[in-house]
Amino acid sequence: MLKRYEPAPAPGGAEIDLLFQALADPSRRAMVDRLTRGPASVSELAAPLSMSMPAVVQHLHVLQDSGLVRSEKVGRVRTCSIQPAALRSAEQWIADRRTAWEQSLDRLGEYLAGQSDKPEQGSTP
Amino acid sequence: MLKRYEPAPAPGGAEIDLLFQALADPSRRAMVDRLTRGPASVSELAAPLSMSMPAVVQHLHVLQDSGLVRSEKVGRVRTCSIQPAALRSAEQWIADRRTAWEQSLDRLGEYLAGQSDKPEQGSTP
DNA sequence: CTAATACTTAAGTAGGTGCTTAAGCGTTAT
DNA sequence: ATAACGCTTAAGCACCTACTTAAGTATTAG
Repeated sequence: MLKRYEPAPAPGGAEIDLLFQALADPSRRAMVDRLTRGPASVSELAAPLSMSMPAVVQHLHVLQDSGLVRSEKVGRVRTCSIQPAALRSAEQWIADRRTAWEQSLDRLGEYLAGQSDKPEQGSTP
Repeated sequence: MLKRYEPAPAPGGAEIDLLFQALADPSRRAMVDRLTRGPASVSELAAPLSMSMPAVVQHLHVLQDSGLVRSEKVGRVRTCSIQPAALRSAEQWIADRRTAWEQSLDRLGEYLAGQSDKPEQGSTP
């Protein structure tokens, strides 16, 4: 009998997990891309995607669960719009890591500067 | 006989696809997170992850294929480091969409301002 | 009314993802 | 040399994802 593995811990929370998982699919990114140009119906989102409507609806659910997209149904048409706060959350996660890396580079620079004229890898003083 | 679906078009290129797919996994994000604090060996990356080493190596391959991480083997130790340019690519993709959305909001605002003396949406005078 | 539109739900499937264990290989320590 | 270390590869399995088709539900048009 095989052991099952657990859902895995999510650094930054489960919300970030849903966000990046939503952005990981090309079709879903195309939908997000379209929605940055303004609200759209499900049919309008489906039009350029060469896939069936149910497939698009499933993608839409993923996007909604992630918080990237909201939608409201009026009459028989569902209108979708982007949720910029979610977009910014993902952006922020990456920015935080990038700046953390830059800071650790800074600390390395200070360390090397404090060490005096010890030669380093890559370039010589 | 069932029809197979195609790999799907990638808005922004296949590189972005690999990037977001790499970031979509919590374990992989944990590895990225660790690497922002400085270079690490494969064992060091594996230590906090409660999974076998081969699993970590597979994640590492995904990260390398995406361009997020580079590694070099010296002796029997492989040292991994983050590749900030890739991190910035992903960040930029999101930023581009967010600003596109903001600009379409601006255009809506100008349109409404030009249409009459109703300056904003959401609240009535 | 009926018919068309715009989704929506349900059920099923090929292929991909994320793990596992076991065995192998080059490098360093004793 | 022998053994330990650090990874690496291979094979296999459970689960998940991204689709499909078919049938169903409101809503609007004629």
